Amino acid sequence: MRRDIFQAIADPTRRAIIVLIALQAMTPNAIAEHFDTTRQAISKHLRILTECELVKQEPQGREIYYSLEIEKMKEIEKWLEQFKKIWESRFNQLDNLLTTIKK
Amino acid sequence: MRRDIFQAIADPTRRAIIVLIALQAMTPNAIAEHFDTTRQAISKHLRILTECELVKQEPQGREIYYSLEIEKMKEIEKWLEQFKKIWESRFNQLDNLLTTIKK
DNA sequence: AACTTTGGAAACCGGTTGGTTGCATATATA
DNA sequence: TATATATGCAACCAACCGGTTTCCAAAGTT
Repeated sequence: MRRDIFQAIADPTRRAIIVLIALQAMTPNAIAEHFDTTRQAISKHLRILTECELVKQEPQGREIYYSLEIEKMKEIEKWLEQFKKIWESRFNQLDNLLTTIKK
Repeated sequence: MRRDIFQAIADPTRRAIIVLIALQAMTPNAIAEHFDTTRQAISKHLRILTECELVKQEPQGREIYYSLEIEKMKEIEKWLEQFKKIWESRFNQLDNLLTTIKK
């Protein structure tokens, strides 16, 4: 039951759902139409995405609109930052090397 | 057996390994010392990381040094970019709104 | 009130995962 | 050459995952 965002985006169907609802909220049925699977399977994916707060629900009559919690996506970005520092510094090292050779 | 980078980083132990070897190459034994698990378990994680080319090996005598393929990490960054556009544009929308209110 | 639509929950199933234990191989070292 | 060290691989196992089928509840529609 331990959900975290990295486990949530590990599944390709869930990543596709995230992309799908990033720009506009959608109902489970509407989402399921985009995949070759049952509505119930999509419902399970939505539950996992909801559990780790990547997705929020907005009930509207008997329909429920799901949309992306875009702020939560920044957690991935945050984890990546430590590596960005490394690859940027490697660029700098390469840059320094090239400057030295030039001289 | 289909490995992809998102599945690779889904496991917390593997994420910790990635961080550990990001700055300096390490042998499986040295890596295993940092975790409360067997060397063989770490070996399996390293195999998965190697399979999806997140990690590269450098044999040196009877030891094998593992280090991070930092370029591969950019694939995650690449996938995140589509959302970065969204959260930046939301910032802009908020910005526009604030400007309008100010007027 | 009876029917339809929307969506969640439970039970089940086969495949995968992460771990352990035991073994094999290759490289040092005595 | 015999021994110790470093590592990978195979077999096994309990837990988990993603999917299906079945069922139930709530909200519209007739």
